[in-house]
Amino acid sequence: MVHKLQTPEAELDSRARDVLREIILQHVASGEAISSRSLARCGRFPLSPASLRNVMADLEDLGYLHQPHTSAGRVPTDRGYRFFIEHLMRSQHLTQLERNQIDLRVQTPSEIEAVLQDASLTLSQMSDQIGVVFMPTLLQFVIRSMDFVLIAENRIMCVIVGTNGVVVNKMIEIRVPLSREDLQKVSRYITGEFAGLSLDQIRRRLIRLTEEERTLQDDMLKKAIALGIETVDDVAPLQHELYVEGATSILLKPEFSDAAALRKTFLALQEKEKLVEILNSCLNEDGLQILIGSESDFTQVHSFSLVAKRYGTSSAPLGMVGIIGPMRMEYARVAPLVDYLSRALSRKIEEDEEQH
Amino acid sequence: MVHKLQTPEAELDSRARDVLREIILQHVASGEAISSRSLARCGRFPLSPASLRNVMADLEDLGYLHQPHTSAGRVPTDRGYRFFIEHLMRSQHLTQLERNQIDLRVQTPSEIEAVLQDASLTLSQMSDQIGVVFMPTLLQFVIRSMDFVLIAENRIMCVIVGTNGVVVNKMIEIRVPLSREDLQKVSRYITGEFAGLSLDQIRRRLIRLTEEERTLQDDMLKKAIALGIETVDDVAPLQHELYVEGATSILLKPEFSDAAALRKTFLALQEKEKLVEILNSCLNEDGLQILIGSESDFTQVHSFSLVAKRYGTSSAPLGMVGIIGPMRMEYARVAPLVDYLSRALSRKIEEDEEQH
DNA sequence: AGTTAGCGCTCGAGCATTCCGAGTGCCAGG
DNA sequence: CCTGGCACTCGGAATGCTCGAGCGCTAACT
Repeated sequence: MVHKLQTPEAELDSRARDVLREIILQHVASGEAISSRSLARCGRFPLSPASLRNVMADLEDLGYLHQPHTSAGRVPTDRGYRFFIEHLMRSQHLTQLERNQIDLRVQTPSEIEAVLQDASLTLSQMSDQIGVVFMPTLLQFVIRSMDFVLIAENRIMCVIVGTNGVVVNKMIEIRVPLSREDLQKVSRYITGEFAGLSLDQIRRRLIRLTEEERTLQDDMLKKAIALGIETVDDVAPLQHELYVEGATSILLKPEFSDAAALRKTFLALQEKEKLVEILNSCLNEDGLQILIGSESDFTQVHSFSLVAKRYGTSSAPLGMVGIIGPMRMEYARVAPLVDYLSRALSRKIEEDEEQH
Repeated sequence: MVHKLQTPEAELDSRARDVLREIILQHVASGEAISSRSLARCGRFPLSPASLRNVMADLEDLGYLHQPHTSAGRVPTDRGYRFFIEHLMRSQHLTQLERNQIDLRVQTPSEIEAVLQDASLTLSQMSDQIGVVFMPTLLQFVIRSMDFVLIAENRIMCVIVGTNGVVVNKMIEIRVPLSREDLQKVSRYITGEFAGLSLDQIRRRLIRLTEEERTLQDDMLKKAIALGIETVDDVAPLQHELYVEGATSILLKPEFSDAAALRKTFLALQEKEKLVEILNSCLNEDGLQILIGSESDFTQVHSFSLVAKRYGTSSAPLGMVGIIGPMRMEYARVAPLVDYLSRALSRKIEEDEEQH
């Protein structure tokens, strides 16, 4: 039998495939190492434990399974999961109810922060894993309008709407008081002048304007420019936003029955830089990304997996949504979930955009 | 010696007090049970371990100390901590640097959510415990202005400023499109008409208006009323906001070296209702509140303590700020910290208010 | 009267030992 | 090629042991 299995991995024996699939399913369900007996018991194989042991031994030789210690059952390796996902998994489509639920939550009108945070929470709640949503820099953010609201004598709130319907707001402290009417004028001026440009471009133009028109007398214009620069500078350093929700959902999973693992994991989740790095690097890829265990620095240490997908319009990707959890997760369920949520978010953004 | 100690607890022997204080200091620092020898070794007492043992036995009889098992040192009880806080503690005042740091962070202009969340984070970081900030219902929120910003054809953002400078914003979906100019009119109308009233009052007035003026023809007015009701209804159910930050800071404390304790604690923190309940009940009290271990339902189970104080103006309390951590915490440091942060927040709010 | 040294006691942590059962690998027979 | 049987291995739980930290008590000392 061994000689058959030495052909490329896509050519795994059909029985070996079935065994691998069953082992993964059982292990995902129980978290325990799977023995030949429990495979035989499940009834899906007309074979004795001894025969299954042979198959399992082969699968181990090929690196799909691993034996924690001599007298233990087998556990899938990263490679085993990888093969499972690529060749054996039967995606469980979401129910209509679930899809409605997601749509409803995504459609709720709110500012971008709230929407993304809620998306991350949705992912967590529906998968019982950790939900992650990432939005990289806003510098390429193309604006549709910019409004200023008077909050107090020396304080205003700036509400920026992007062409993709995304809303960002920022509080700004000013030295020279501006009246409500002034603000409306500034707002009209900036929106009229700069709609359709990215924050990056706007910043550069504004700076050029200050230099050119330093001598200019138009007071209104001066105020508008100063306010514009301040706003853009304030919003832009909002380099990226990362929402991680539902970390407590992993508390009850058996792999965290010891305190050291828990601590390490929570501390790692707190260090968002690493996570940002990975998500950033996935941003170029189009489809569903699945990183298993050793396949990335972050997931390696904790034998975690990341299932993520880009969202945003095809022309302008906005960020990533994903789920993080132990390698042992229900990929068949998680993958469609992430996929659908990404689509729902993208759809919402496109709709917002169409309403120009 | 025992008979002396039977007088009320404020009358504890001066030596007994010193011993109790030293035990608490050492236990807070180390987390271990304190033995008579380690007390003798610290040099603060010209006594042998045997004598100290006598004192400790007395303190135990009186309920200030507890012996986990026969041949172990002593650990302070809730009652011990309580006595310490009320009679023995020497508050460590914050350094100028620390005070500046707090002021700086509190003063940063932003919407209320961001300010409170950051306050909670500040508490956590400066105490290495869990920071908590609570703001109860907004129904009593007295508004100064209400502005509407056009986001998309059927979507607007409402920015409400309270008389206390607090800013709340909310996205609203509308059926009938309104122009930018319409919105400004509505904004002017509502602000003019309702400034100085609480959301609660405004809601009632608006509803009465719809009833009275159903037959009215003024289109603008109708729109304004509809929008107003929608906004108030949308904001008001925001019953209360609770920010809990820095839960990971307790991960490394020795009392959480076992997974069960960690799980329980995190799950308890996630259930915010209990916490809200306690904080709500503290809202009537004026000064610094300290709840130790069994003194409240929440802190009891996990042998935690809560140090909290009200913030807001004296006439209108806004909410609570506080720190949660293991009973074994540096009260002498935590108490002034909570106190100062509460004052800083209140001061900021008052300043905002003065700028009318 | 208060303090101290000494002694015996208790209890928990740490270590080695044992036992048990689960599970494998391999072989020989169907 | 499958399977029953058997020997083997290993980890986990239970047991027993020692050791030392720390206490309480008492008797002697100042």
